[in-house]
Amino acid sequence: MNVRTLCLSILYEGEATGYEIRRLCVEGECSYFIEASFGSIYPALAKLEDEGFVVSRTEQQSGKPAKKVYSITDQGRAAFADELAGPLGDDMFRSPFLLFARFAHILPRDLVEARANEYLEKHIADHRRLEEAFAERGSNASDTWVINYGRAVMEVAERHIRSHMHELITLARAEPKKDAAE
Amino acid sequence: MNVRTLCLSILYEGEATGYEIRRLCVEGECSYFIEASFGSIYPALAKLEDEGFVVSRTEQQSGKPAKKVYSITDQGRAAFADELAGPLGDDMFRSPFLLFARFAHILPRDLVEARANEYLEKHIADHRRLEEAFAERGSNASDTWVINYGRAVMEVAERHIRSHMHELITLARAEPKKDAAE
DNA sequence: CCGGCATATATCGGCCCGGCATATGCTCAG
DNA sequence: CTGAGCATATGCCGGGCCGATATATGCCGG
Repeated sequence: MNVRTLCLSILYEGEATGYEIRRLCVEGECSYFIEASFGSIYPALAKLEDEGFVVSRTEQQSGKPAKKVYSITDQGRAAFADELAGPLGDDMFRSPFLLFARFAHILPRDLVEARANEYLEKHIADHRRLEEAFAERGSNASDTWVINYGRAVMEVAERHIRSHMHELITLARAEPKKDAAE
Repeated sequence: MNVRTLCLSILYEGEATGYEIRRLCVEGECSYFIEASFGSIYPALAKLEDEGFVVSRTEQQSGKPAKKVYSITDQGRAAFADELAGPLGDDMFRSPFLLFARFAHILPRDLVEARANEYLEKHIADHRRLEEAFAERGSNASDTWVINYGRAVMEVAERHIRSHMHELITLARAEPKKDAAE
C-alpha cells in the first residue's frame, strides 16, 4: 500500500494540503495502521498531479507560508477504486520492544522495568486516542467498523501488558551490572 | 530496529546462514513482529563481518551451493546488548486491509466479502502458527512471554473479525456494478 | 524430460523514512 | 524587548530496506 494510494484515500473525503495529510496520518483516527512522512507525501502528491489524479490551488495566507491545497479528480477517484480492487498486500507489525523482551534474561532488571513501563504508557495513550475518536463519531459506518477493530485489539494488548509485565521484569538479571553506567 | 540488530539477535542463540536467518524471520515464532528480506540481510551480514561482530566459515555441500555459516563474536554480543540498552523505536502496524475496509461503502459487495474472507483466513493461519510454537515450547521463558503476548492479541483479532465481518459486508454497495467486469 | 521448487548467495532499482534546510510569524519566558 | 522555541508549510537528500532478478544446482512429480 504505497503513499500514492494513501494520499488519494484522504483526498477522497475532502481537499487537503501535504502538511494536513501528514497530520492526519500521525494524529488521525487511522494513525494506528497508516503512516507516512513528508519525504514521501510531497513527491507522491507532485507525481499524482502530473498524472492528473489530483489538482492543486495555491492559497496565500497572511503570516503563514502559502499553502498548496490538493483535491482529487474523477480520474483520481477511479484510480483509487481500481487500486482497492487489486491485490491488497499483507498487514505488517514490527515491534522493537518484543525483540527486546525476548532477551530480558540477559538485561538488567532496571532497564527491563523502565522499557516495559514506557511500552505500557504508549499503549494507554494510543488506546485512549482511539476511544476518543470513537466517542466523537464524526465518521461513517465503515470508519466506525475500523475503529472498533482497533479498539478491540488495543484493549486486549493493554490489559495483557498491564497484567503480565511483572513476569517479564522477574525474568531480567537481578544485579544491574554496575560497571561504567552513565 | 535495523536488520543488523535483527541478525545479531538470531546469531546470539546460535550460528546460521543468511538464508536460515531469512527463514526464521518469515516462518519462525517471531515472524509476527519481525521481518527482513535477502536484500537487507546479506549486506548487513557482510558489514557486520567487516566490523568484527560476526565471523563466517564456508561449508561445502554436495548437491547444494556452498553455504556461509555466520557466528557471533564476543564483540558482537556486547554490541547487541548495547543496542538493546539504547532507545528502542516505536512499534508499527500497517494494514492495507483496514484502509480498504474504510471504503467498503463505495466498493462492490462481492469484493468486500472476498477480501474479508481472505483476511480472516490469514489471521487464522498466523494464529495457528503461533499456537503451534507455543505447544512446541523449545524456547526459554522470555520467548514464551513474547509468544503469549502474540497469542492474546491474535486470538482477539481473529474472533473480532469472525464475528463482525458480516457488518462490514453489509455496508458494501449491493449492486456489483456489472460494467466491464474482469 | 521439463517445469517447478528448495537451497544458497548476491545485486539493483526504487520506495520510503528521518533529518535537514528554508521561510515566517506567533507566544511566552527572561 | 528580545530571542528561543514552536506551529505552519514545502521540499530535498542520504541511507535503509523490500522485492525482483540473476546464478547455480539437484530433486521430485507430472
